Amino acid sequence: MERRERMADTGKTSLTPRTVIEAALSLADSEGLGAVTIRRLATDLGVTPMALYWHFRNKDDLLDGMVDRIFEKIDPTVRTSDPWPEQLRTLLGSMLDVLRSHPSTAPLLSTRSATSESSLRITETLLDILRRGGFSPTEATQVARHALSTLTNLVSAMPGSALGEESEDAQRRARVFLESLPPERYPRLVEAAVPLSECEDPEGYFAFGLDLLLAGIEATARRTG
Amino acid sequence: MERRERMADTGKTSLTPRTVIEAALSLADSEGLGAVTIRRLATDLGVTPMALYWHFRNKDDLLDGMVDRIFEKIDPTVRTSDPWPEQLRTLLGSMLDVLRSHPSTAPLLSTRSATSESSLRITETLLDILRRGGFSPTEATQVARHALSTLTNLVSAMPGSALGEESEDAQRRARVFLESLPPERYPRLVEAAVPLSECEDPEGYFAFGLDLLLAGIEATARRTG
DNA sequence: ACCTGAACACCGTTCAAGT
DNA sequence: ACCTGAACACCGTTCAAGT
Repeated sequence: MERRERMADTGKTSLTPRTVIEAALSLADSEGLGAVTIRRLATDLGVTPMALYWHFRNKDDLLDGMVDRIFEKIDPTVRTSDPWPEQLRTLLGSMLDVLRSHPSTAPLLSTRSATSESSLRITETLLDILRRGGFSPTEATQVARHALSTLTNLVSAMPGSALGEESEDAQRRARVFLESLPPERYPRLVEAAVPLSECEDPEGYFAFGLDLLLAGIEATARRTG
Repeated sequence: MERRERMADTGKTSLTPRTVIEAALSLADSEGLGAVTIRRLATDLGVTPMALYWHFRNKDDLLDGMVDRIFEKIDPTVRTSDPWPEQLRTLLGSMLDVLRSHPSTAPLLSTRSATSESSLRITETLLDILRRGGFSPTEATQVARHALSTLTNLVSAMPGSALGEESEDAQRRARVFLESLPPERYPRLVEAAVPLSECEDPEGYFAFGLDLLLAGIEATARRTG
């Protein structure tokens, strides 16, 4: 109470894990994951770097917090009356939506193993759908991991996902390089110069990636189930 | 010549891009990618950090060199008389073999776009197989990217791929945590506690992962082709 | 051509101290 | 309880200088 009034007076929010994590996420969104640094974050929050160590054990702990926060944003709802492949598509689609809203944090998701309420909830649902699809616990685990890593890679490997306009420059240089390759030696690279260096249709890109992933899971389910 | 004799005398190899890259790879293999640092590498090579800047523009350039070197180790041979899915399995299998021999460098492969002779060769072959499978240039590009990222993720996300014995400790802690979860809320997580925290059968793990990937590609090919 | 020395602008983190 | 100051051991990189 007192605290909140003081905040209103000064216009400054006092530090909480939540505010730090939100700041870290928006910093990652605007300037990339590389900009998320204890010292830079402290500057943005108008505080000393060491202040953050009161709220987080270390940087790793903070990154885990970011992952947890992202999992919180995922809608875990699936229609249990739907057939399992449809439920899987719904859930993976929800995950992809959130990842696309924080593209530069995508690498964190497949690297770190989250233990928060919301992340456990998502993984539980994912595993449950796969188990009902006929996969063993071991298989379901591996399929779930594969699905998550595919989604994160889809987001972070999309040509043009890099920040800034230097990215466009890099894209153009890549295209020129590929187009200048000897076509008798590298016919496939030359003909794919454009799709290799830029993403013309993001919606199509993500739809195709998701379909490809689901096709593999369903085909494998029919084989093992 | 003179140079080589001098090297024989002192027992010291003079610095070349190649020796630096080999040192970087073996350092990554033994102590992880995080240990690959300009300064550490210089120490290992008995040289000053700035010496490396004569051979590489910057650290990024060196990492690109590592990626190129890894691509060189991949056997690009496929039997053109085989049906395309078989050729694809052969090529992806060769890639997986090499990635497994340098597990900690796997993240580099899917992140960086290599431009060396050998990496272009592999990508060209991969695209060619997929084009013959009925994919459009845009689709083939996306499938190729998906395949590469799946392989690298398979290697680096394998439970127990982390270096050192602290890794085993972390695995044990993860298992205990999952097993202690309330089974009425998280039945799937509890039953999959073991496969989620360790890899009991690496060969089976990689075989299943590769099958899953190939199943998706083949099913999608039938759909679009 | 190839390497060194000194310096700069960054990191994450610890530990004692302030309020 | 929450934050600061000073310090430590690291980074990558530039630039002038040595041989």
